[in-house]
Amino acid sequence: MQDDPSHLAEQVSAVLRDLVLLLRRTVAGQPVTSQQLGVLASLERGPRRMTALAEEHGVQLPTMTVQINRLEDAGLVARGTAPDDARVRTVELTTEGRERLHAGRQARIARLTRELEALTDDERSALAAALPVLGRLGRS
Amino acid sequence: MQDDPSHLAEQVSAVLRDLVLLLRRTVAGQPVTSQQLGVLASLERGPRRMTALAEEHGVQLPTMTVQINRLEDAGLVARGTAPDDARVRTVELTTEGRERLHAGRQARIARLTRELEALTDDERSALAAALPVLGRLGRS
DNA sequence: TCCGGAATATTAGCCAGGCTAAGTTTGTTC
DNA sequence: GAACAAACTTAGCCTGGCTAATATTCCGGA
Repeated sequence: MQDDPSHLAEQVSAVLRDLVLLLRRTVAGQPVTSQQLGVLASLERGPRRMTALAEEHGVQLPTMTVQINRLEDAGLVARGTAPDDARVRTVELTTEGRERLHAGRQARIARLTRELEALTDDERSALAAALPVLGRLGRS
Repeated sequence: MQDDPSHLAEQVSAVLRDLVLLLRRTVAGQPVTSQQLGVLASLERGPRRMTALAEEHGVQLPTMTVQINRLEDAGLVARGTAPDDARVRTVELTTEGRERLHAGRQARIARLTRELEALTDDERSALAAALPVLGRLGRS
């Protein structure tokens, strides 16, 4: 019954606000911000060009440029060039970048794990069932 | 099975990133930002003092002060004083603030509704079942 | 009574992370 | 080879966080 789209939308809207708080808590005080962590994660599977990174993160190119500038200054990524097209810049993880990625991911997971342990089994099941849907909703 | 806390945490972590995209899309190009909408929503049930607002939104007091400054400049809220304690400032919705709140909420819901309509009934059910859990997770 | 500490709020100054507009360099096409 | 397109960067602006440094006001005790 109460899962018709518009009614559901109100609830999603409310919950979205709460999740922002969760995200803030999860990220607060870490050396790598969640956006940076996201970019590093994208690079884990190999080098990317700027345009690809920007698209992947739903962000304009200049925004990604600045982001990468910071990561490069911090020594976590390195810029390169594409052999066939001198206009494109590639970005790849440095060794330190890879380490930071893993550490950051670890910290984040640990934090979330602690919060999830406070839930009941049923609640966790409900959550697990809904995650794929939420993912699709976010990416669509 | 796969709903033990730490495994679940990884998935929540990934989905959280996707939801940021959803949030950006939902909010993009609207006259009132989601934070502002949130503050206006808090005020819907009546006047609040600054401290209460800040706590309610998980934010430091100065952050809320700036937020309220902007809303006041825009004519959406009005500051007042508490009769019994001259230190506290109260904040309440103006008529225009109330209108903007409703309009903003409307637009937001409409946007989300459209996205939710693309899901199957089962997916919506799973989502509906998980929402309370997500809410608790966010607020805990 | 009045003085010092606590509570409430604001201002100032910093940073991350979005955006658009404008500029540079390289590639492509006619 | 000139003009257009594509990829990226730079510059400048905004929101929205934060901490530290002020007011102000309240309250409790000497």
